[in-house]
Amino acid sequence: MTKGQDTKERILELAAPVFNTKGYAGASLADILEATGLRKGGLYNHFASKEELALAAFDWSVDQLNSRWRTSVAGKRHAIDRLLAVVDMFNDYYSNPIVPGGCPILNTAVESDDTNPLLRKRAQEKMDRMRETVATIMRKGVERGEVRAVPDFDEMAVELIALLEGGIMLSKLYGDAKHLKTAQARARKIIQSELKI
Amino acid sequence: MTKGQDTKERILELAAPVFNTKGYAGASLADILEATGLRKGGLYNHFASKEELALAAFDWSVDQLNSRWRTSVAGKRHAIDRLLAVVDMFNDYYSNPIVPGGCPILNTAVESDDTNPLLRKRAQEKMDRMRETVATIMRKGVERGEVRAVPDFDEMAVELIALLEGGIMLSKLYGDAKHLKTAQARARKIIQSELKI
DNA sequence: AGGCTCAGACCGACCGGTCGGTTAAACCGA
DNA sequence: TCGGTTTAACCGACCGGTCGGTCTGAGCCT
Repeated sequence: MTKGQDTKERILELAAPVFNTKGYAGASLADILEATGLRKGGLYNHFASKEELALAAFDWSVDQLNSRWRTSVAGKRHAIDRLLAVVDMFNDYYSNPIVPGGCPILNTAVESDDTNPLLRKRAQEKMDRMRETVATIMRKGVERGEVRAVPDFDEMAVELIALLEGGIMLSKLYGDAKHLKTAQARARKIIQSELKI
Repeated sequence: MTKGQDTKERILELAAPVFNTKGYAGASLADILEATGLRKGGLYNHFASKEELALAAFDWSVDQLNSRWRTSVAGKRHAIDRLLAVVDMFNDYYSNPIVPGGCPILNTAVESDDTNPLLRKRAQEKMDRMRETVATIMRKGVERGEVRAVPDFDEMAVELIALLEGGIMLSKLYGDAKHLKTAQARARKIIQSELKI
């Protein structure tokens, strides 16, 4: 890794929390410069525009969550355990975040849906992947006889994700983990009562 | 109503959609002026600052939703019908909004939780009221023998709201009502199976 | 190993434009 | 004519972005 690549990585690591807490419109170049310690010229040597930086920072944030997600689920073999591990993962979005500011997909979705097509499309792609990952765990679980078949696994995944993302929103709004915990408990209940054999 | 009060009301009506779609940081004074047709002086005659205007516009948005909510629920006598009417109300946030841009409480909560204490507090208050309204319908339903008792009505309200707000977020992200409908179906299922006598 | 070279990394000054906000004068209906 | 309302001009600060130039360290030649 050259020094340039290293700096680029460092910029993303320091800029991602700024974008995730303040939003794309709310985060100014001055905020990014303060966080990274660079000057404008130094920053623009690595990224062509604020938007390009924001997109890269968003990708970086989601990558961080994905890798933590992957290691967390990796240990579990049974599909039900894997689903419950996903539910537990949502703790991290609030209590132990790699990227402060809550779920980057939620934040980016809410901010960009009426304003920034590029960010919105990126958020759609990440959400697609999240939904697909959850639905795939269920489908493979059915193949292995670990999960009961339901009419539509994609809809089931949407229900769980909507519930948990809503829980994150509420807990961030109040600064209290209890609402997220309530949502998680409901998610576990759905998994136990409708998917467990 | 004096001309001034009338203008103030008109400003709120025209500014609220701008704030709700672009967000507080994303909406500039120029955007507001374009929407209202006023010049800066005309606007600042009625509001002392952008923040004061944003707070008033947020209140206005929530008031609109509350009044529609009230009329929608008013016709129903049975607590279960009232809860189902609340679930149906969420259609309007996406398909038939008075205030374009989705749920103002969701939008404001997500944007302001790390940045704007005043807006955040306001969003908390509105969300408090929403939770309390839902929980009260349930509690009164129990008194009338229309609703089964559950361990915690506040938690039940949080679960339903998290689910539906998450559904709005997903439908707005994809520009497709189906995810909200999925969340609504799950909400109805919970009401029917756990609260209906 | 020592010296030279040069691409890549970074800085600091600067650009035009827009930000939120102020003010005095003009407008206008009661 | 009088008071509330609105306009037009203006403010300093900050916005995202550009650019010329300096610094530095890895690679190469001897």
